[in-house]
Amino acid sequence: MAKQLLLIDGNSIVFRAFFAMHNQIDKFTNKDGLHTVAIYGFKLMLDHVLDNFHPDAALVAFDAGKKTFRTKMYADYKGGRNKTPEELMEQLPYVHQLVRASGLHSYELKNYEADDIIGTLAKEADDAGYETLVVTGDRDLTQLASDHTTVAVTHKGVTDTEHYTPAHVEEKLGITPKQIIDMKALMGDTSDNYPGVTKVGEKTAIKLVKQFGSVENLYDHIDDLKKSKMKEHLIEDEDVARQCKTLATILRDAPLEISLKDLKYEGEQTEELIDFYQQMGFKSFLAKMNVAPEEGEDQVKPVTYTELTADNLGELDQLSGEVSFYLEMPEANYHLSPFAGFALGDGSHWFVSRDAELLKQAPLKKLLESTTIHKNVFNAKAHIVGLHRLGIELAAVDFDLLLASYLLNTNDNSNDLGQVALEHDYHDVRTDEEVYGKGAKRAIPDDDETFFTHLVQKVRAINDLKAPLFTKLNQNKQTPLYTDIELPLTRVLAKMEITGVHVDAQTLKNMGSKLKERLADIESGIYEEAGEEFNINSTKQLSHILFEKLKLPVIKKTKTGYSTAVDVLEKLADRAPIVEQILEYRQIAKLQSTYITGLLKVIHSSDQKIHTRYLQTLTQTGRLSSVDPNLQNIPVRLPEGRLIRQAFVPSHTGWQIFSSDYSQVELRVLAHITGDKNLQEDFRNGEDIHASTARRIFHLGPDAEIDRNMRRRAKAVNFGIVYGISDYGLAQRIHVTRAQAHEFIQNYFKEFPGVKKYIDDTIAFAREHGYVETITHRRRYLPDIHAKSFNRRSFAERTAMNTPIQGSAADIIKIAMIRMQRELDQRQLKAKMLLQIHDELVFEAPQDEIPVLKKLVPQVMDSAVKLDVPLKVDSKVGDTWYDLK
DNA sequence: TTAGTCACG
DNA sequence: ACGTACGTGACTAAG
Repeated sequence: MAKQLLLIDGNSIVFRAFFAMHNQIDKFTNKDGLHTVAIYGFKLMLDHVLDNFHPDAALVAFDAGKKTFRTKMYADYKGGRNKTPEELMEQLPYVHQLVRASGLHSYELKNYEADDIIGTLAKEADDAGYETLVVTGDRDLTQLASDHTTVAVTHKGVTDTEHYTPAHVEEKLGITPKQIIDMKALMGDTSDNYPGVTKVGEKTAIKLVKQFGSVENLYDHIDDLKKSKMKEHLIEDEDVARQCKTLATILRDAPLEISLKDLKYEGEQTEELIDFYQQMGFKSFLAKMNVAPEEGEDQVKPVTYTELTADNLGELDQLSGEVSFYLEMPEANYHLSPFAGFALGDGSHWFVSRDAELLKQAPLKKLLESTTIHKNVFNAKAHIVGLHRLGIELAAVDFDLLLASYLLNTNDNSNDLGQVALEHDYHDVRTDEEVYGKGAKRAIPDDDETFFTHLVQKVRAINDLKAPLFTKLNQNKQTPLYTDIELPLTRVLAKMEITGVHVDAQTLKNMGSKLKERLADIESGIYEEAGEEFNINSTKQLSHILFEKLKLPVIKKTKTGYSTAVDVLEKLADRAPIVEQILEYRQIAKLQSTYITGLLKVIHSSDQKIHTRYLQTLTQTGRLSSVDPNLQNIPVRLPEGRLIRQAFVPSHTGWQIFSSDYSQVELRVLAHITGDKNLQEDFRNGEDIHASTARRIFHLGPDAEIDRNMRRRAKAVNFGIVYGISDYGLAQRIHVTRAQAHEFIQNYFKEFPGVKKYIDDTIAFAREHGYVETITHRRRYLPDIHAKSFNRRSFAERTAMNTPIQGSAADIIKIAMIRMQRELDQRQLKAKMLLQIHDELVFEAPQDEIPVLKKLVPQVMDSAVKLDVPLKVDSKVGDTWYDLK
């Protein structure tokens, strides 16, 4: 087998690591106050690469300084860059140390960039028959790809890379790796600060390179081009293009003092590496090597525990005041999961058992139901539901590790206690994946010692993390969010899940058999049109029929082939009758699979109800989500799908379904947080907001008629504003030209200047602080706000402005839910809250309580928070969820 | 396991 | 010039 060479672009990976993990910068400092995040990220990358690639030779190349032969020939090369942050500069010497301890060579050469070192060695390696892997954060290096050199460019974070081979370059750009140089010469490079030819961007550059092969050949045949602005620019900028080509070219013959034979990969230098990790405070890397964080300190705090049996429950008397508790339910669905065991304790004594039946016995049941003994748990909702199945009402929960951790950083939303603990730098517990395995191999260990140790470690982690997490919540001003909203909401959600919603299986079955007949009809029609039978559900087979056999025009491509999505098919509908049939087939098939068979599968046979689970610690915005099944996406928009709702019925005869929803809550939140006077005024006047927006942005008089089309467009603009608008996106959606869409947006900002200011301010806030907040201080970190990639940065900017809006709306309904449940309890109403669908609450109630709900629910919902504009709530009632009026 | 599609707010 | 609206979950095909 060919020898393998690993070449790493040191500077670019360190930069990537630093900015990719920038939001965690405070988490990574060693005891001397040195920032270590880039060093850590670099090592993550290194380990990841070495997992998959086993080099015989390895080198990390660094830039030697700012001055290079390129700056000598072009003074502005890489000019205008922000200066490297001090927090990053200080880490560079340690990266060199890490490289050495990891057994790799490092090298830098005065007057040359790391690229040139890599280019030169990759060439030497190619000639010597090596297989080379180049790892970099810089796309420019893809010009080095060859039959024996693959270039891995970091894609997201530091370990997720995209591998460029000549074939992959060809596929992505349609040119050879070498031609990337010509492309860059023409288009320039903003980050390296050289201009290229005026008005030529990537698209034009690729076109020209495909046509002429190279910059030189282009100028040899420049006369072949038709007269155009582009041609004028090309002629004008010929010197620039030729100079840029030199700048863009990575050297393959830099005067290195080293060569391949000096680069033997030595493998990890264990002693050195351990010393280094200890100096850096890298506990997780040390743990992986089975080394204690500090010499002399114990590796893992030992656990001692008592196994509980029916005979020694009396020992629990020593627990009082505060107890951490953990009930192991190995399956995600805690409505149905078996119980594998439990553990509890108070920080000094730990108890454990496999037998969940013991929980029903007095000492344990009393402890769990006690309102004076406070409980700390991981996932309170799962525990409330699980214990409810055992006839136990868990009371007095103070601390929910999962919930607190989610509020601190919505990205740390793992359901694995061990992983969550790790996020908070706690290493005395292993992850479930480590102990139980994953996938099909996942199982509770037979060995008591292994299993009990793990359970006790988990419950101890809950106990130990309580104080530090409460401190962090406090620092973030998130204590009220935790105490007054999320924790009480957990109980409300548990109650809704336990109550469940009654679904009539027979109704679904009847619909199912009708749909089945219709599907068979449509199917044969499609086969007839296609002239053959095929699997309509397979996009691959379907696109073969549409775009190859029937030769319909390709509108859009996906990563893997032709797109057959709705918007594409709609454009093709009048070209072939089969398209309409496919659209209908898709619609019916979706209903059949997801909503008929899907729902039938999850009706509990014991009570004919569906018990969803609301995920409270998942979304990045603070919304809930619903799984097993998802009851937040039951069809409503199309009349045929809407019929599904006929199966959702009250659980008692003589009861009805009652529903209230917020009207335009997100736009009202927008009016509130932007403080925009015009938008607020429109809401205070109780106007039809889309109509009044139309009046403003289309400059219509106060009495002018607003036709449906105008209102529709204004509505799209309103949505667009909330989502972070682009003229292109708006144009697509409402079928106008991009210029028109642009004008609409400009008019909007002129009419609603407060909104424009909010958008700018919010993005600035995110850049400065690395996160954005809702009205209740719910946080979302946005590391990509500093991303180099236009795409990723733009996405972060859109989410920066959308999250406070969507998230504050989520805050509002959460508060309403807590107060609503309180009202139902206090008034001892029989009515039950069943569902939350983001801006809507669904109840079931005896008929005689409906008038009460009609008054009470809107009252509670619109007074949940006090905004600068009124909240509006609409209510409906009916015999099924379908019949609401 | 991933991608494509489509259901919802 | 870039590439295109925010947040979700379930199903099917195919690697």
